[in-house]
Amino acid sequence: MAAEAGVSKSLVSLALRGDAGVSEATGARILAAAERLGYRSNTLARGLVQGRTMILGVLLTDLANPYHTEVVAGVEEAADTGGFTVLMAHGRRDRARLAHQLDALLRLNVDGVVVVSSWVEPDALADAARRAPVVMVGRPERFTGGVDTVTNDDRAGAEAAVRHLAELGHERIAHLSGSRSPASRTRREGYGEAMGALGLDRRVAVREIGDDPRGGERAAEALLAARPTAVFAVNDLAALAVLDRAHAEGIAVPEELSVVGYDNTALADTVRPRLTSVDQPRLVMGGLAVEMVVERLSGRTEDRHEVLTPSLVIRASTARPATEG
Amino acid sequence: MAAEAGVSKSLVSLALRGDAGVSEATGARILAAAERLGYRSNTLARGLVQGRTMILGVLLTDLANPYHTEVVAGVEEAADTGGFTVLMAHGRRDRARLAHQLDALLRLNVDGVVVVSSWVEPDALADAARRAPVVMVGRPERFTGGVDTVTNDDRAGAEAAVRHLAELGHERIAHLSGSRSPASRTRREGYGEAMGALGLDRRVAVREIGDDPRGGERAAEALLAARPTAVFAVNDLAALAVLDRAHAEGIAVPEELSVVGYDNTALADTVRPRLTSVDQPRLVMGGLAVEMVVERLSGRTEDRHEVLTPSLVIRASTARPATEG
DNA sequence: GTGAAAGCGCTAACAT
DNA sequence: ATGTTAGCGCTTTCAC
Repeated sequence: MAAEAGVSKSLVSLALRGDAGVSEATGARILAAAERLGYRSNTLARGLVQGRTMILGVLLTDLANPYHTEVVAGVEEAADTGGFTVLMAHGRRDRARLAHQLDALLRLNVDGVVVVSSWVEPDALADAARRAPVVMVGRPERFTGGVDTVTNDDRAGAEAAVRHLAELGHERIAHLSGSRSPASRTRREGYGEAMGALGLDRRVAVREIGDDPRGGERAAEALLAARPTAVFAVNDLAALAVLDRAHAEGIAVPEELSVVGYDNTALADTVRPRLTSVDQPRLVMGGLAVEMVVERLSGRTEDRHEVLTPSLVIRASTARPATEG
Repeated sequence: MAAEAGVSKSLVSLALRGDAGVSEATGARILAAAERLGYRSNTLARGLVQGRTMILGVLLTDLANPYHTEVVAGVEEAADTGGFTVLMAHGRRDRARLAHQLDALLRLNVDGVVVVSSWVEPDALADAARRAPVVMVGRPERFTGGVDTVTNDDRAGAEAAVRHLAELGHERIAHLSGSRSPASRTRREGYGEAMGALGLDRRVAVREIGDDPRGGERAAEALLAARPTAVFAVNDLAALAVLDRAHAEGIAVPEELSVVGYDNTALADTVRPRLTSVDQPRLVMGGLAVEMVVERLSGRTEDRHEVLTPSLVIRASTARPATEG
């Protein structure tokens, strides 16, 4: 390449990055030669010498989860304006693989890692944070040692869901809970507290989805056996299981049963009836994560934990309870 | 690191990769030191000197498309057994961004790129193929100049769908077609030919989903206005639009309308009624793509084009047509 | 305005 | 069995 333009490689480097101190003629000649050869600088070599790659790694548990991918959209948007390239690594719901993928990103000298996964071991995160800025999105725990976090207020979200149902006149409001993830636990607590505050403590009915793949289906069936007039589900997928089960049992939604989901994923706007769901500001969350990485790169050393407020999106799956005959 | 173990860096390199020619004592000492320091070799440096990174790039148009992500699962599985790490770049349905992401992967010296996107410009692909093995998945065009392809037989899939509906007794079988992508066009041709072979030429009714975001909805509405007894949709998402529209118009599926989708994504097993759909062997396709990259790395120079046979998965959205009163 | 030289963290070939 | 040297493709001083 340097030969093609008849100059030294230092000049090539300068010219290609638009440095001022290159004469116009030479610059043009170099650009022309680069074009002719289809030359592109090598990220490996550049990263090695600069110590920065301008790559942001995103670690995902589950590609099929729209909540996750929508956070990624936020990351990508913000990364763009910062001139970063986003590369994703995927853990396929497997802790060992997740750890391995995180390691792969770090060995690549990514400038930061955004983790969108509740499955990564805290130890692995702390380790990673020693090598690059790490931001955890969507997991309501505080990590020590350099791991920043962006979450939504799961408790407030759960309370908003319950309040909405109570305002419609529901009293037998059941909860379909998830696995033992922190977010799931917090939503469940929020549900319990809201029910208590409304004086509906004795009405509380909770079922948990286990790790079993058909857990949602089974838990939904068990929950409906208690004949609630409304269900608050830990997420949209769980809400879908409730809708499906209600359909199978001939229970009309929302006439005989109201259902509220969480996350407000694309699913909520796809199922019939359209699902009332608690929305997390996913794009904003992804953007904040990038901002935090950039701050770290600029020298911030204290941890930052941002908690955003979710909002309820009301659709067609909730209504006043049927007046009992 | 070399200092910590009191040996030269060559020995560290050898020991960490388990080379035989390192004495057991030294090896142990090096491993211990590495453990103590949390040392991990640097992919940038290693890739630079070796000319191989053991990274496979996957270029995606659309993270939200389950067909795409399921192909990725196949890629990841095969990559695993080959010792490759999979990194994904995302184009967000934007041609310019797609080209940029492809470039980013190549600059990283990935050992190969699997493209799961109908949107990448052929020129960009041919260019890329000059720099690394490139395999295009799911796009029924042949590219010249080193781009391998893995596709399913869209024509056969469309024919299977139409045949299934005809065997149930349907004659007014409409088709909801997609944008001007090659896959969409081929499915449409397959539909037309199958209808012809069955002597139903005069019954053909086709509507096309434009680029408009609400195009599916509108096209479905227009299609149903022709009062078909069955619809073959270009993909599961389009089929969902038909189901939704049918629901809105009070048309019972499958009693009054049969619907067949394509791709057999998770969606097909989620919607109500469960969707009859043409299945593409996505995992196998992803695996084949990796195999093709490996072959190229081992020296293959002729292009390879693999076409897999799709299979119809019959669920609850298709049935005999109502006998007309 | 341009080139020469050093070095990023590794591996590979060649000593010893 | 271990150390030394060169060099991967770039950027970055520093001279000229």
